[in-house]
Amino acid sequence: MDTSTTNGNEKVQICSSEFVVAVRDTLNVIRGKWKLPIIGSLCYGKKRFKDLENDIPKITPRMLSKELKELELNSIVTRTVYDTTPVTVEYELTPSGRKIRELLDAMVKWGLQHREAVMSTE
Amino acid sequence: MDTSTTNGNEKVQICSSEFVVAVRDTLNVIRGKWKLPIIGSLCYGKKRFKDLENDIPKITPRMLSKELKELELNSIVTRTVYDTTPVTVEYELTPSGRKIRELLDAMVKWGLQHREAVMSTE
DNA sequence: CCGTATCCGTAATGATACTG
DNA sequence: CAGTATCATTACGGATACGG
Repeated sequence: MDTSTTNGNEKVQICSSEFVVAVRDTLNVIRGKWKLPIIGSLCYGKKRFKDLENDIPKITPRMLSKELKELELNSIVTRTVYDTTPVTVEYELTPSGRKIRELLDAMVKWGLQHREAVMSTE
Repeated sequence: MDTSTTNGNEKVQICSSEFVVAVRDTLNVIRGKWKLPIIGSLCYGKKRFKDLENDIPKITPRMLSKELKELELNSIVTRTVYDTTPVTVEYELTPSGRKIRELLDAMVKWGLQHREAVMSTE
């Protein structure tokens, strides 16, 4: 569906398959109940496993571990082990990971707008 | 929507619950395998049930129906029934629904950036 | 045309206990 | 501290058939 409803300025076809793929990529990366909370927490700097557990209410170590692994695989976070006793592990956003912030902002923006819109019609 | 981690000792953040809630709202709305494809298709104008089925490869009527109901409940689409025989039903994005487009654009943008970033390091 | 009803398999998440 | 292992449960989505 390569529709292009060209209005004045360009920038239109969401449905061009290249864009569809990009959206799918993005969704795959942030998929799961805890990915965005984790990223959100890491927006404020490096965190250790325990810090993340404390920051994110109700998350279990199992899920935190699992999601962090996926984020690392997807180059969203880096994991650094320091050879202390006991070991210290730090998680940090990659540059790409930090840019998800813009997406989060867009989500916050839409969420608030939408709530407002819905409220005003009820 | 700024992050400003510097408000005295208080963390003013994305994690401020108001923002967390807004993100969760947004995710709830677009959750599911077919929500964004449906919204994407409706970006190009009103569609009938059958049109959507044709536009979206592999979707079953069960899922299309289910997702449309949720989108309607969330004020993302409107459903209009015309009293013809057989009945005609049209689905259309609400203003709020149309604004999801901005979110899609942000996803496309990040997805492409990220792919680029990952490629260049391999 | 516009859906609904059932049934079923898998994937995602939770609960809890445990290890190096 | 930084995770794993195991088991139970729920959410999600596909297949198919049928109804107004």
